[in-house]
Amino acid sequence: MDDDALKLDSQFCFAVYSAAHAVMRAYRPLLERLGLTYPQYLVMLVLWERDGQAVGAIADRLMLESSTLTPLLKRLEGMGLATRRRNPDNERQLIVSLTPAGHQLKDEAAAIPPHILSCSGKGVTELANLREAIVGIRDSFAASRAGRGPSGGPEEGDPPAVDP
Amino acid sequence: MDDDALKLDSQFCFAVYSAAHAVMRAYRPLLERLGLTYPQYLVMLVLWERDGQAVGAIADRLMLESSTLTPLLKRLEGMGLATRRRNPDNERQLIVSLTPAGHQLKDEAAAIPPHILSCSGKGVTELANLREAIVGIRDSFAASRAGRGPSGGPEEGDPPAVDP
DNA sequence: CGATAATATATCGTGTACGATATAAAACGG
DNA sequence: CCGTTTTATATCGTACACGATATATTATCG
Repeated sequence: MDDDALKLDSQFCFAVYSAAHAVMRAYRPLLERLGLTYPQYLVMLVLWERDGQAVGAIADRLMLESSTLTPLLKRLEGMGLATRRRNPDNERQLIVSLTPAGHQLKDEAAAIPPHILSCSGKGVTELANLREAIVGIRDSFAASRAGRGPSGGPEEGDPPAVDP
Repeated sequence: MDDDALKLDSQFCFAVYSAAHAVMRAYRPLLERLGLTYPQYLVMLVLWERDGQAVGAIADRLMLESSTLTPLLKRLEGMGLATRRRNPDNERQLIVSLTPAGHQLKDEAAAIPPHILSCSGKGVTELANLREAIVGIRDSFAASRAGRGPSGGPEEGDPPAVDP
């Protein structure tokens, strides 16, 4: 039968899972000098692009939950890289902004992408093409479980499947 | 300049990182019925292929550390899916074996790969091609940090690159 | 305007993940 | 045959990561 559907080596998902770990391990020694973990580095990338974003906006960008970001952002604040302040126009929102030290760290981070590129053993165009393909599948997976929240996505037709 | 090297959307590594999360989120509701997490499922895949493997062999296969697997394997044992016994021929090794319940779970797991395939929105050949490419880059990243242990990899020449 | 719903973040419990270190068993050298 | 080294797993501390839930603020509707 199609018995090898349960073979580890044929599984696309394990390839992605193990590649993600391999990537984070490659970043670790580089980020260690900046005092950052990889998820913290991703938050800094988001803030370097546009300073002063709400927690929810960062979460949407990185596809993470507030329960993951809240302690992470507190650590960035504790390191003196960012501040966390309520939005006066909407006290529900918490605006995360870079400190001068947080801004300056961008210069040191500039050395990281070329180093990572060399670790990949591929060229920029090849990586970009592969990135496109991965993002496409990622979004398919994400869409396959759309409509989790009460407000839901507007494009689903599954409500009767929840057996009431 | 090459300023967009620090742009999140151009980063290959974030694509892999976020895709890994998307994949695990897709597995979660399916694995919930089996009472497994995704890493636990991966260990079961390894054991379904060959029963009775040492912790180190499982770790090599999944590219994880013993500090990750030890508590995970204890949970599998606690669920009655596996046993953990010292190898009489080498008391350092801990052999993990499936219980009857662990074997039977494979039948229920057979429904998972087709479901995941449909979540991907792609065909099998397309997924297989992408898998090959991802595995290639993953192994490049893994090789780029070979020689961490004292026994070291025989093929490195980087020491002077660390700016002394 | 007041009850209710929706939104935004925080808290809690569980389960990975890793590096550093500890422990114990085997292999090795003199 | 005993000290040293290597191997194999376990322990510890830190940091994600998520679902479920709590809390506080804003929006909405009657």
